[in-house]
Amino acid sequence: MAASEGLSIGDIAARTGLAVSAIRYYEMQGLIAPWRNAAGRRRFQRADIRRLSFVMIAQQFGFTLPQIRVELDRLPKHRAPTKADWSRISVTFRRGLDARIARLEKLRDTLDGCIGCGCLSLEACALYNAGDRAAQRGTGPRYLMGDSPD
Amino acid sequence: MAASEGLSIGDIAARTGLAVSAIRYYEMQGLIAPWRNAAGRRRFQRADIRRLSFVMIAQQFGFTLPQIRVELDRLPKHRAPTKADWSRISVTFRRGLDARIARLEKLRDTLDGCIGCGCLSLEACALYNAGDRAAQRGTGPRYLMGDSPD
DNA sequence: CTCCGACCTCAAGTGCACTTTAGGTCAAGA
DNA sequence: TCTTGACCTAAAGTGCACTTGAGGTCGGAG
Repeated sequence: MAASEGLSIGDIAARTGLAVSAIRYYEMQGLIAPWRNAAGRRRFQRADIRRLSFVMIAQQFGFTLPQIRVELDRLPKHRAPTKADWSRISVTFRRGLDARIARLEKLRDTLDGCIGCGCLSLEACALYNAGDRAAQRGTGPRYLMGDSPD
Repeated sequence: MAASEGLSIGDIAARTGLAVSAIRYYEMQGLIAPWRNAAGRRRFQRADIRRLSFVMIAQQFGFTLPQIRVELDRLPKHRAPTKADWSRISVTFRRGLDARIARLEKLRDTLDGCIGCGCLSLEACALYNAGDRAAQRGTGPRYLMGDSPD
């Protein structure tokens, strides 16, 4: 250790709680860009820990890795988000979060209006359109419901 | 058509908006149990349309197919949910929904408290524990971040 | 009688976010 | 010297919810 400059992938894993394989995967996805030492091993800067913690937080907010990458790409490769970056990015997070909450609340209200009904009717039931299906992932056909005459 | 009793898979697809392949997949997952006519083709009852609309709604509420199957298994195979079933099940939905909303709101409040901070510190930052990681799918290691399945 | 379209099965592909496996390098400690 | 352990790559596997494709059956219209 301390052989070359920087931290090993094991150090980073220990400090972030991420699996080593996950860290390598994040490199493949362009979220971090460690350099290599003479022996071909990854070397990380301390700032990479913050980049990775940013990744973990953003995932909690429901962002995909490509989306997170977009945010990180606005910063120099080896820099972590500063306070100013963080404030800016927080606004994006906050907006996405508000939208998700709003969708769920709409769904809940619709459900409340439907509890006594139980129709489950494709033509009439409001539940088909209340959802946050867009928030769900999936490969399938997004030809949403809510359009099919009897 | 009208050859044998019941509806064809194409009829069901047209009436629900689901893809034929999806309906076959749901049969494999035990969500519906069409019978076969002399030619080996699937025949559906009208009640199956309601079972399928129930599936679609439950998916909007974030339930997985196995979870939906548990609910449907409480009903006779070919019956659709009645008003009484629906009221009972709605309570389950409502609880899951409330939990999801609560998690997101907690996350939002934590974010608000963190916007000016920008520490992203693994030891100190409250954001690491505020999340609703359970609401995200994924195969990975669910260690950190407090989550409890629905 | 031939062709089309709706249906059938089984197998493999998709996208995300990873993990697991197999096989290999290399430096330090017993 | 041998072994251990951290690291490396490339490829394949995982789980969900499906779709797509290949290859085949069948009934009815032209």
